[in-house]
Amino acid sequence: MSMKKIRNMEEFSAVSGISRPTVSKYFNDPESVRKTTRAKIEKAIEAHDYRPNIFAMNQNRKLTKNVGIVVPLLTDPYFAEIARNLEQRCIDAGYRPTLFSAHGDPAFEVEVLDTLRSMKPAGVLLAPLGRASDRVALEKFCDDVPTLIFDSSVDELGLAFVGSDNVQFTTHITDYLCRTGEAPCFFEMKTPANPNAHRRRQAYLSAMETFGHTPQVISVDGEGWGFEEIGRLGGHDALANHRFGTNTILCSNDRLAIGLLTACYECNVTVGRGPDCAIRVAGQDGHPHSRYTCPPLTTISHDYDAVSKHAADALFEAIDGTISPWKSTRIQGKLVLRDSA
Amino acid sequence: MSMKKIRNMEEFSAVSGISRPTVSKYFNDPESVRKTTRAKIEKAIEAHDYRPNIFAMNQNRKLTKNVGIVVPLLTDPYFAEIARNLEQRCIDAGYRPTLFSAHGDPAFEVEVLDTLRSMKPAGVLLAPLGRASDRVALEKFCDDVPTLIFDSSVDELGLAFVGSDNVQFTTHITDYLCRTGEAPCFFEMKTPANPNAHRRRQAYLSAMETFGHTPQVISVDGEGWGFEEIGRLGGHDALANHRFGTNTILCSNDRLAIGLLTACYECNVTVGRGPDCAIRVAGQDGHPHSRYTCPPLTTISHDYDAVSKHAADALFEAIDGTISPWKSTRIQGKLVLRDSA
DNA sequence: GTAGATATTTTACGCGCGTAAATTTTTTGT
DNA sequence: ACAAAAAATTTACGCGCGTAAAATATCTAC
Repeated sequence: MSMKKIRNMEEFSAVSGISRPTVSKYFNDPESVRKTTRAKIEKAIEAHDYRPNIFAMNQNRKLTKNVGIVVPLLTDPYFAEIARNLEQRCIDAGYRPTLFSAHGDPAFEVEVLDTLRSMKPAGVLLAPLGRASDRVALEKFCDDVPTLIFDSSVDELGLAFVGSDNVQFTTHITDYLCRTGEAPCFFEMKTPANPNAHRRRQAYLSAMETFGHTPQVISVDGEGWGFEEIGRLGGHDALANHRFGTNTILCSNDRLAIGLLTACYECNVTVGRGPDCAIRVAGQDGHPHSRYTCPPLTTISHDYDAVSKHAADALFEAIDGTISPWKSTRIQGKLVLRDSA
Repeated sequence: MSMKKIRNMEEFSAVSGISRPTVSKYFNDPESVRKTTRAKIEKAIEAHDYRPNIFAMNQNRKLTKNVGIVVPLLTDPYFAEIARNLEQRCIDAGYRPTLFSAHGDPAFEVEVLDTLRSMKPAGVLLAPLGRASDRVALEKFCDDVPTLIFDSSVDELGLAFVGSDNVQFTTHITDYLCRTGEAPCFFEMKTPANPNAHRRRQAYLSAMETFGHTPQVISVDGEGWGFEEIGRLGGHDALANHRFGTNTILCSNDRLAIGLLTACYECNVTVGRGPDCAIRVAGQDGHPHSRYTCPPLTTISHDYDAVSKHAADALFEAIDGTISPWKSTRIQGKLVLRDSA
């Protein structure tokens, strides 16, 4: 402990015995100073609990250590989980992450981008809203700030794209369903929020054709990000009107499946792979909640770790000056077999 | 649109025709300048898309417009939802909210507080981790920064506390369960993460006594924030060993209840209020997901709007200089009747 | 229309730190 | 041990804005 509080870097450099420019260099990158110097500074930090004023630091630096993490909807545990993962990686790499949610609103997404711009971030990890996003605003932003797009791709935008391999997702789980029972129909939103849904539908159609089955797509109405409710209402409608042509339903995503399961419950339709079950339901995403539905949901899960690792590493490389051409990395999913299908 | 980019407030004051100190005053508080002046400035903002450098702004201001929002675990949709609500209120009130999660880790909670301190926030809305929190660190932080505690109370800490009335929650739903069937037993974690759980247990015991029934508490093992899994495992154990003395189970919170429902499903125990159902299960919290369990979960819900409004308003008042003694505000919950009980 | 109140302008300084250039010190390789 | 390389120091300036004080302009009320 110390007697008097250190007010600025000047005073700190005095008590540490190191000149201010060197101290400044240390805080910019601890590895950039000699080991003995580093030790002295760190001893002084320990003793006086000094931290430089981040506002003054960032004011003159062309590039800060700030990193923005933007997701479409933080109340969706899937995004919350991947954001948490990314946040940790940023901290470990010495950056200062700040979390933002667009709250499902394109206008808010633009506002977030504006706020972010004023933070002079070294880079941004952005999962766009998708279809509803203001394409022009996104492009302008990516021109100004090194931005890595994840989860939902917008072609050729930003530094690169990292996400899941939706085609593999759907092909793989469709294959599984075909091999273990009736071929599935496909349950989706008519106007999905992001392009992943389109890829999944296409992959379903292709897979069914490949496997020699007739595809059937049930598209339900509903706007916005309340997927469970859309799935529930659409499920009720489909069940009442016998729109499901088979006893196996592959949902475009887990949240839709969760809503459908609730509809099934409410209509007394038993779900599962047992002999006394009426239908099988499968999802896609590996949503954190999918383990706890009744029955637990069979799904194909994002590789959260791999996606976030690739995304973060790619951004850090770009920040460090490694210039590489735009590319799209798509991570394979892993089938999670549970009772629902 | 303009021809050249405005680089700083000096240049902006030139094109707007207003002196820089007045422009500075405007950005600090638009209401503090004359209406005609405000109009001129706003016209210039519109035309040149100027935004002051936030780092330079915050460097010299004793108090910024930053507000920190800290929750224990952002991957929990309950906290995500309340955080979203608070964030909106801060924006509407002209503040710049920044969202933080302690990720269930006391050490990380302290780090978040340190980060927050360096942002010189005008105020902080803090939902502490609870039992695991570093009490001393919290106190020190509250001494330095105007902090309003919400969700989970730490007595007499910060400016005030705003949260739900856990006693009313449990009393009310216990009453409901007693009036509509067998009196409930109480399903909880042995070592809960926050003090709300203790209040709920006490309220359950009191209510049962008041209503003339014998209380029965089932406490299950489990550490950390994976409540669903704790509820599921604890549920399996309790079901296998016939530890539930009644056909009605009141869970300490919804996430525990969700896990218990999964356990019931896995053990072929039918849940609901129908005549063919073996047990009734109720939760507490009004968790965003509770609508979509099977059966949909009867619960007593937080008044998200009221809690966040009270919390935000109380903080803003304190920031504006209204000094009022520490007090605790507890908002009543509303019973949400669904099929599980 | 005039005094008084209120708002704006002018002037000037400082915040805490980044950063560049020239100089001095320390380290490294042989 | 010595020259070359690397690191640290000294010196000095600037970033963009907050803010204080004094002078001036504008508004309000009667």
